[in-house]
This record gives sequence, C-alpha cells and structure tokens, in this order.
Amino acid sequence: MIFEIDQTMLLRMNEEATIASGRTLARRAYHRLRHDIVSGALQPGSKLKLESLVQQYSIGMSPLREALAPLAGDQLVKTEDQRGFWVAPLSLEELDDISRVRTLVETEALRLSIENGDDGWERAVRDAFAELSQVEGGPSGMQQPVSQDTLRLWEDRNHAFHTALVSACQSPWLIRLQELLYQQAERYRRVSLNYSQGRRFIHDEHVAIFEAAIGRNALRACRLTEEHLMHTYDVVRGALARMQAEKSDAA
Amino acid sequence: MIFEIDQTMLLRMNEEATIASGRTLARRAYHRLRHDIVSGALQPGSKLKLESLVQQYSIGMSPLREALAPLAGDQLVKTEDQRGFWVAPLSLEELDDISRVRTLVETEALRLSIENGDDGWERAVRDAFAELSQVEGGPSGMQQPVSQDTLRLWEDRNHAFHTALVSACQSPWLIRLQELLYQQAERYRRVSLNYSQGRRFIHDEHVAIFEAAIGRNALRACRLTEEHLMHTYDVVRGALARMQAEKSDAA
DNA sequence: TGTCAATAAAATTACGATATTTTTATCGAT
DNA sequence: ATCGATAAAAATATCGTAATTTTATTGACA
Repeated sequence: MIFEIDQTMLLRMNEEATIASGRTLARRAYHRLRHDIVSGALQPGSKLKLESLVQQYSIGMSPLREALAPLAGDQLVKTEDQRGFWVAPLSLEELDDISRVRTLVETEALRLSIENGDDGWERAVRDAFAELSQVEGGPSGMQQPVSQDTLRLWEDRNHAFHTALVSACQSPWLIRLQELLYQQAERYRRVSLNYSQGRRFIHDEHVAIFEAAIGRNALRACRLTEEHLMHTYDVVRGALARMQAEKSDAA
Repeated sequence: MIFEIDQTMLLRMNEEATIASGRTLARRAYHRLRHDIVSGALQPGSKLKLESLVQQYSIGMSPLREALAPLAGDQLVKTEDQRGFWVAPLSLEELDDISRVRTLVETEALRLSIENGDDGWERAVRDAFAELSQVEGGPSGMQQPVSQDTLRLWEDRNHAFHTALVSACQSPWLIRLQELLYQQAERYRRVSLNYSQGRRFIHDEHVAIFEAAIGRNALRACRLTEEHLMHTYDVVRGALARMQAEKSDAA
C-alpha cells in the first residue's frame, strides 16, 4: 500500500517536472510557454510582448525567441515579420477543422496500428488504458465535479492512451501529425472545461475503443474513434459557443 | 514574339527573386537555406556548422538561428539541444512514409475541394493546369532530357497545380499539411532526378486528374491522384535505391 | 477629418561572454 | 606496444546585452 502511494507520488512529480524540463533555457521556456498557452493562462489571440515575457519568465531575449519559433511551428503561436508574436486565437471554425483532420489522421493511424501491433503494443495499450480507467474511476466515472489536479492527470492519461493506440502504426509522420493535432484539440478542451455543463459517459467510449483495438477489429475501432472525437467536438463546441456568447454579452 | 520572351524573362526573374525574398534577414536566410536543402545543394544528413554558415551566407548568428528554427519545424532540419543542427537525412523508409501520408491528406483535401469548389476554384485549376501543360509540352511531353531551368519551372508549376486542386477544401489544416508533405516529397524528387532513367507519361496522369476534378468526379479524381502519387513514389524510390547502391559501391 | 512629422515602442540583429560538447593529448595498466 | 581511462584543448552552441531598424502612436497642422 505504501508502495502504491510512493509510485503515484513519483509519477506525479515526474509529470510536473516535465512542464519546464529541458537542458537549454530555450527549451525550458518553450515548455513553460506551451503549457501556459494550452492551459489558457495566456489569453488566446493576445499579443506576446517580448519585453514583458523576458521579465515574467526571467529569461533573456535570445532563448525566448528560440522558444517562440517552435511554438509557431506547432501553430500555438502566430508570428508576423517585424510585428511580433501572438497567442494563436481560438475559433469555432478552427475547432471544426481540427476535429475533422484529427479524425482523418487518428483513424488511419489506429487502423495501421491494429494491423501491425505486436505484443508490446498490446501491453502498452492495456497499461495506458488501466491508468486512464483509474482516473476515470469506473463505468460512470467523472460524473461529479473534479479538482484541477485530477483534470491535469486525466489529460495526461487520455493523451497517453491515444498515443499508445496509434504507436504501432509504423508511420513517424502520422504519429507526428496526430501529436500536433491532439495538442491543438487539447487547447480547446482546456479552455472550454469551465464552461462544460454535464459530463458524458466518456469512459464507456474509451472502454469500447480499447476492446475493439485489442480485439483487432480495426473497422469497429475506427468507427468508435470517429464517434468519440465527434462527441468531444460537440461538447467543446457547445462550451466554446457559450463562452463566446458570454463574452459578447459582457461587451 | 518579343513580348513572349519578355514575359518569360519577367516570370523567371520573379521566381528567382522569391528564392531569397523576405523582409528580415532571418526570413531571407530561411528561404536560401530551404532552397539549398530541397535542391540537394546541402547534403542530406550533413552537419550544419553555424560558423561556416555565418560566413557562407554572410549573415549574423542571430538571424541564422532564427532561420534554422522554422526549418526544423518543416522537418527539413534536425536539431538536438547543445549539439546543433543537421540537414534532415533522406531514407527509403521515410519516402515510403511520406508518400502514404501524403496520399491520405491530398486525396481527402481533393475530395473536399471537388465538393466545395466554386467557379473561382475551377478557374484557378484550369489556369494552373494550362501553365503546367505548357512546360510539360503535350501528350508525351518531357520525354527528352530537359535543362535544369525547365525542371525548376516544372517543379513550380506542378506545385501550383497540386495546390490549386486542393485549394477549395476549406480546411486550413489540410492545406498546411499538404504543403508540408509536398515539400518533403519534392526533396526526394529533386535529389533523385539525376538518377532517374526514362521518364513516364506524367502529363497524361495530370490530364486525367484535371478532367476528373473539373468533371466533379471526386471518386475518380482521388483514385487517379493516389495512383499518380504511387507512380511518383515508384520512380523516386528506384532512383534513390540506385543512388544509395552507387554510394555504397564507392565506399 | 485626414495627413504628416516627431516620438515612443517594439522587434530584429550584432557581438561578446559563457557553457557545453567533441576532439585531441597524456598517462597508466595490461 | 595497445588499449582504456582521464585530462587538457579546441570547437561549437547557447545566452545576455546593447545597438539598430522597423512599426505604432501621438499630436500638430491643413
């Protein structure tokens, strides 16, 4: 028992450490900035004033700019020559776009993964699913409101589960694109979380996908994944719409 | 006649100017470097020594590093913390991967484009096709060896044609990914060009795709595009294999 | 109200200083 | 003598700061 707690604590520490890990200042800044953008701490669409960031993050201009460049590559930051940097804005249109493209990429990657997956893949998927189930807490899990920490943990494990599922597709490019799009989608989930009303039986969907994948039923797994992503889309879209309505009310 | 020559010359100048255009030193360096990588002037897999590049391109260290960052985002340059930058290597495995993912993305984008395309789209496709046909020069065009300049022109117009085809898909993300993957594929085409033996009736394939797209036959256009990309893959793979065989002979 | 010059703000770039990695040289053991 | 480990040296990447260039803002004037 004590052993279990220790492992959990280590895992948590590890996860938190990864927020700003890296060997160079630029990479650490990259991780911090990415976290702050994905979490919504930095307002979507807002100007990133370099001088302010230098002070806020206690960092030099050079590593800061080196950190912003790859964020622009991830489409989390927009940049215009000699006009600076902005946090990439969120919009219903882009959420729509990302959801569709993500479905295209993730179902293809999953299909290939189910075709090619070996025992190691199955084990990785089982492990990731077990960890995710733990935090989703049973068949009707996460119905009740949960803490920010739990949500963080859920995001990590949901990410790990989706990553494990496609990990055997043997296509570095599909994996790279899947990762990119997952991250984009995460932004939308995170900022819309506070506006979500009522939770859906997301765990049941994960169970179904897991069983179809392990059962090597590619067609079914892909169909379920597509539905899963579309349900996510619906929920986030609703929340985002309410959010924007509220904002325009205030104005 | 003189008029025609003038137009051609202007076009050429314009195209050459775009190689290293941009308002900041960093962007100009980005364009030059990208060109040199895609064209193969910079050896795939080779180390990019910053000091050497500073001298070769007559540029400061800061803009050079700013130029390298987005190239890493495009996956044309690999980087490791504290260890520097390399030209991304080429491999048969990655060519395979890129070709498959490109097919996935480009057929989906084309399908949507055919669904959504309006008159403006049709016009853009017709124009791009006309320009491409001009340089491919008729039904059995480009059978005879052609100059480097002509190949450059062909690359530009082939790119423009593929871009026009998917331009109405109304998915910025699909377009971005298509662009990324086209560029990757172009690298392989370019470096393998010198090793290509015998040309195929590529123009016929373009004609068929063009007609299916304009005829709004999405299914057929996608199938033809898939075949087109796979033929390209076969040719480039053959050339690359010969190239690598020759290299290992020399060693 | 619109334009233009002056000023302020901000981004880009140069350059020197520091830290890390890689290579070379040295030493000792087998 | 050769190999492996260790230490010095060189090469290279990273970072901070300041100078330069460009863009945005302000306010006077038409």
